[in-house]
Amino acid sequence: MFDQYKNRFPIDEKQWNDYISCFQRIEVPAKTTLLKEGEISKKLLLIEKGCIRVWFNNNGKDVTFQFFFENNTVASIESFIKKFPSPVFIETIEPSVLWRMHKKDVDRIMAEIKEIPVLRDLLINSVFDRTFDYMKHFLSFIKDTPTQRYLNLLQEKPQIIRRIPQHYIASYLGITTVHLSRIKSKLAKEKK
Amino acid sequence: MFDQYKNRFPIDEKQWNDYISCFQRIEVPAKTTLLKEGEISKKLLLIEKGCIRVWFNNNGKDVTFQFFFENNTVASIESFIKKFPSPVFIETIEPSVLWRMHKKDVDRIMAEIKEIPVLRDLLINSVFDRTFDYMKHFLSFIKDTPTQRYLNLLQEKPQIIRRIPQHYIASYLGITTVHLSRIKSKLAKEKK
DNA sequence: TGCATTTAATAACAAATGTTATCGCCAGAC
DNA sequence: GTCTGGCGATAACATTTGTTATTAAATGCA
Repeated sequence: MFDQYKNRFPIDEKQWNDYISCFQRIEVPAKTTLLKEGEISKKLLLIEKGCIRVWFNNNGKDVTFQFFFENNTVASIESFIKKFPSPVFIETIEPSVLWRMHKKDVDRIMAEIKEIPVLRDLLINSVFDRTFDYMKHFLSFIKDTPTQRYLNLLQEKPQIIRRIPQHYIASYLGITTVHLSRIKSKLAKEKK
Repeated sequence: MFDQYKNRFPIDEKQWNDYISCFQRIEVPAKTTLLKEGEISKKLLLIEKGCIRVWFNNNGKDVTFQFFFENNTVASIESFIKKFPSPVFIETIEPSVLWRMHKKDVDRIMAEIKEIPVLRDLLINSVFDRTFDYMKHFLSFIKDTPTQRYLNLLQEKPQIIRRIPQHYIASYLGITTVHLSRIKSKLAKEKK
């Protein structure tokens, strides 16, 4: 799992082994809740196999707002960083193999790598990138119709369409399952 | 303009004067374009007085997606950081007094303050905060109705409602001016 | 295998939102 | 002052999207 990353970072063997030994491997079935709303997130997750969705309860309605796949790291980021009660649930969609690291180890490693300029910039850039990602997704809600959002998703994140049940995709796009179904059938007709 | 910030940062007088001398004061009338779509953003703006909107052209439609007021800093952040052509226009709404700093000075100061742990963490946190802000705004598009979004805005950012022309607010909320007008009149009726 | 559960498609109707057009108000230009 | 253009409200109608209910197909499990 970790060898693929090994040579990307300018740290020595000993430090590397120290870091990866903080991860604990777990296997969980589909639909396993990994973090509940209201809990304070104390673990960072890295996905080896499977997928995860982040969702929250909006007046009884299940609203999904992010998906994560192999090699993604997952946490309720606000809760993890600021120690707030998590506003969201985190749950597996497929049976998954995950690596878990406790917050105290993450904090220690973060503090250490902040002293290494290359890694520090990498960290800052990754936060910027996540910000840009949100901006982009957000913009598409202002400027695009649901049909266009679906087409964007199909083009930019096809594995979401392939692997995720449709009712989760619908709430991710901000529409109902019925409407998503209509969009798909309309697109299929136009193609003919 | 800058004295209010002076004692917040652990840097000496000389450095402080060096930093603020990089700002150049300009006065511009309402509806002045400060950055055009397609240009590469080379200046950071700080608002002393007035307000600014960031918008883009979506197939001929003017879509506003951010507002900035006194003491905010403004840039097309993707363009400024990554040197991409800006996807957005930046333009004043009211006659404004602005302070402008060239990117090369910003970069130099950023590089310097990254070596000062307190400021470095401040920088990283401010990027996190901006990310959280986007997440929050984005979530409200998935979970809330336009009416609820308008009420949120009224409560959380009342100066947007007070100072910004309604058609900009409408596109910021992702609806038409007609619909925003309907929402307002419906709310006024319910209040009675 | 067969049964229960989940998932997706569709129809009929309701509600929300967009489009286009018109009117009136008001601030700024002259 | 008067005129003009920008702004906001409203109406009538069109379109999109949601709601509820039904059915069928796919999937997981005993």
